[in-house]
Amino acid sequence: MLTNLNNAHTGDLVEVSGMIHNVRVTKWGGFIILRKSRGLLQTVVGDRSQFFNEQGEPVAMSDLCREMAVTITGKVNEATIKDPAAFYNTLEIAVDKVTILSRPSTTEVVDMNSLKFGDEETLLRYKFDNRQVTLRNPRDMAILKVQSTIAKAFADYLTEEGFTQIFTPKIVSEGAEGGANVFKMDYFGKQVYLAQSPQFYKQIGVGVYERVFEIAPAYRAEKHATSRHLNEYISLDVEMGFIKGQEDVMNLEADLLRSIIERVGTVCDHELKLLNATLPVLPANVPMWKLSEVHEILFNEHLTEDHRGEDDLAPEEERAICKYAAEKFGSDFVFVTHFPSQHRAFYAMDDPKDPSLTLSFDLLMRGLEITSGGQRIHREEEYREKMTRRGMNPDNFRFYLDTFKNGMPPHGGFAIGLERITACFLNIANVKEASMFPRDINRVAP
RNA sequence: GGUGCGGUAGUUCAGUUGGUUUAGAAUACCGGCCUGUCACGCCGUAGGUCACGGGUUCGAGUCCCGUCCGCACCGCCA
Repeated sequence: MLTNLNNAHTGDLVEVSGMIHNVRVTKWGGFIILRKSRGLLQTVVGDRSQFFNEQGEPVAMSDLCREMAVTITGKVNEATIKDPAAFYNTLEIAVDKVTILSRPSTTEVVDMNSLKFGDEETLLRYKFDNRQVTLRNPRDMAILKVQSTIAKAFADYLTEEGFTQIFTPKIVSEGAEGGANVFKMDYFGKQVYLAQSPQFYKQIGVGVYERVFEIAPAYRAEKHATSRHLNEYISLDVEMGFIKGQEDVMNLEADLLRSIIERVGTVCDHELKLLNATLPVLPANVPMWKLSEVHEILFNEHLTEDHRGEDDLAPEEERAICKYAAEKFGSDFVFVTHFPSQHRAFYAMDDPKDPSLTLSFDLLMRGLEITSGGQRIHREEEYREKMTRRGMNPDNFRFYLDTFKNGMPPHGGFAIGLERITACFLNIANVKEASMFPRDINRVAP
């Protein structure tokens, strides 16, 4: 069976299998639109076409319906297909034979063809209630194909750069922040948690492999209901040793993203066109401001309310500074650095020039925070001192602190939210649409 | 947790100031037609406990209260 059908096969007799996405009947025959892994393939029914059911008995074309699994043999012809969902848009198959392999048990299959996208917010419920089928919509397929490509490009680039992929536990005894927004669960009578971040383990990984990354779920028990939050999301985590400062981490992330953008541009051309998406612009010098500078710029330029003195960016500011960076510097990305110490996790290294600030950064893209990162503390005593200052009991983190007790290089890292970066690449309003099966406060199925 | 908007055929929506026999349209499904369509088109059939519960009224899809659910925004975060 062919897996790579292209115009080099013009004139050949080929066999292709797929699901019937649509059937258009005319008096002279019609069209069977097959759905393949990357999109649609048009086949043309004519006088010579024959149809067979699962038992090999001849049947009529009118027996065909949507979501049947079929194998079609026929000749490849050149054609111009206008449907943007057609992955094979320069060829079609003149049908000799259609064999039904399997059929749905109802003709009223879930309608995934007439789904709307973009601002049509109210249909999200229907889409997610029937996600197992609505995923077959070519545009949903395209979103997750781009996501898959992002994850692959992430792993490939980092592997090239000497990083080792690690796999860390998601059942943990203590949350990374020691905070309240973790899911609790019973573990043979003992209370444990779902990991909200692989932070501890990826730092441990640096002591082993110098440079590590992980692609894995993270869990947040926050009762938020926004278009940018999930209670289970895929975290693209990076941690690297022997850094001279957090700039090394930021530069690596910029290079990594450049590589991902390039890969998506070449591999997912069809998906980008179908979704009408424009890839983000990442200039050689990404705009970079301290948090306090962002507050000042936005206030002085009269772009937002006065947020000076606040210890984080308001969502309004995230959108405004990104707009500002796009207009003034032609960048879809903005680094924001030096967040106040009390606002960041205990493992963030304080700025020696101003201990009230940390050597930490966020990366914003098109108005949304897609990354948090920074340099970490690498000496045990510093951890103990900072944890005690915060009212945390260092003894609860013994396995973690033992890592530093036994020696660790200066290091830092970051994490990218996979659903967020996918949604930002594709200008999708709600990150849930960039999740195969989103988990939110009211949804754990399908 | 807070604020706002919403819940009407399988789906997406319209439904005027509370009042017209049977609550409409598009789409999907089913039947028929169509010489190349591409969200194909045309004709027809069928499809509804107007989210649920209570209230006001001669009369409620429409007004009021409660509950449940959805979306957006905020706090928070990736």
